[in-house]
Amino acid sequence: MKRTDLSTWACPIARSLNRVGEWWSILILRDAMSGLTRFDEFEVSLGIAPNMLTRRLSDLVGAGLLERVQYSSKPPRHEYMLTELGWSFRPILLAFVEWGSEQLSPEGRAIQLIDQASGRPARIGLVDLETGQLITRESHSIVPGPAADQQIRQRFAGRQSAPAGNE
Amino acid sequence: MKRTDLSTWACPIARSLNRVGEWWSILILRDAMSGLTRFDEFEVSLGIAPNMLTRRLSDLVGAGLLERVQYSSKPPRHEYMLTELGWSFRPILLAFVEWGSEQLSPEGRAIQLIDQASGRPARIGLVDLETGQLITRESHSIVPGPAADQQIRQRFAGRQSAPAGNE
DNA sequence: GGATGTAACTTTCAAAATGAAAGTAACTAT
DNA sequence: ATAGTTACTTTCATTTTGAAAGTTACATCC
Repeated sequence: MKRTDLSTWACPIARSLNRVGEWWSILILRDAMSGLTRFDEFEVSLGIAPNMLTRRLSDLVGAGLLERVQYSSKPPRHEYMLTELGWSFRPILLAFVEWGSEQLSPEGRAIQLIDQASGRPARIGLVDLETGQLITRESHSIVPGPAADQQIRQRFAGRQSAPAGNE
Repeated sequence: MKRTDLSTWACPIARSLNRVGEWWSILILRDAMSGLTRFDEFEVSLGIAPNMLTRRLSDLVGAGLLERVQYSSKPPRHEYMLTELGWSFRPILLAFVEWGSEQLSPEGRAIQLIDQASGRPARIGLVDLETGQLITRESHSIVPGPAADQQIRQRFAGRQSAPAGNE
């Protein structure tokens, strides 16, 4: 009756959720990327109970997304800094911002991405890094990669591509 | 002691997590986008207990991401189809694929995105839809939008931008 | 036509996670 | 000496997750 362990799955989505799939994790990362580093800052910002915050911060440190750094020794004090891995999570966060703003915020945008150079609002989208083309349901498909395991290969056997509508 | 209700938060990330933040939801959406529609298909694919699957599917239907459609009436049978809102979640899923593949899969890619036209592997990234420029930590920042509430405005007061390192 | 099979669940109940409240430790400031 | 700050830990109730078994409504095989 343990929680299902996703760490052994080959699927990159499952692997991701294994690290940040807990209830508060993504919100903590959001705050970390907006500059918060201290226990109390997260606590106030999120309205999370301190015991929960302790657990989530420890998990994120264990997952390698945050680092616990001492910034004072006289009174021993620590802060939580994003690691490189932590920062690399940012595109997912921005994808959430885009979806939540576009699809779930009928009253308008609560936050906005702006281009540093022009200062103008930026809307984001996924593109093919090589061709520069926008990724759409029709233009791309998902196939097994070189490190696909048995289960993933089976999942795609006899199927053309991911967004198969009716077969 | 109820689970914190994120639905009233103005933050688009919190709004998103309110819909898909549950343990299995994103994995179910993954399967739905790879063509699965039936209860048993999800059950086998995920190894999820049927009672959990019932709850998650119901929640996703309630959240407007899936639709429960009857495909047979003699024996009443239903399938779960992605709605437009459900399909609009796809960029987030792809962002997870990219992160999970790039950062959490040292053994290589288990799945791969390919360009439909060329058939070649595609790597994805976030771009500014207007300028076509890749979104980086340095090139863009997050600011309050028109529908920002008090809390969000406060969060940004006295701060330049989101990825502020040290202040 | 009785037995078995299939799809889609529901029920029951134990274990684990979440959350509220209060308490603790090590200082610092007044 | 008293109060305040930061960063927690402990305790315990409520919720959620998960395993196993049972249910409903048919379809098919012999």
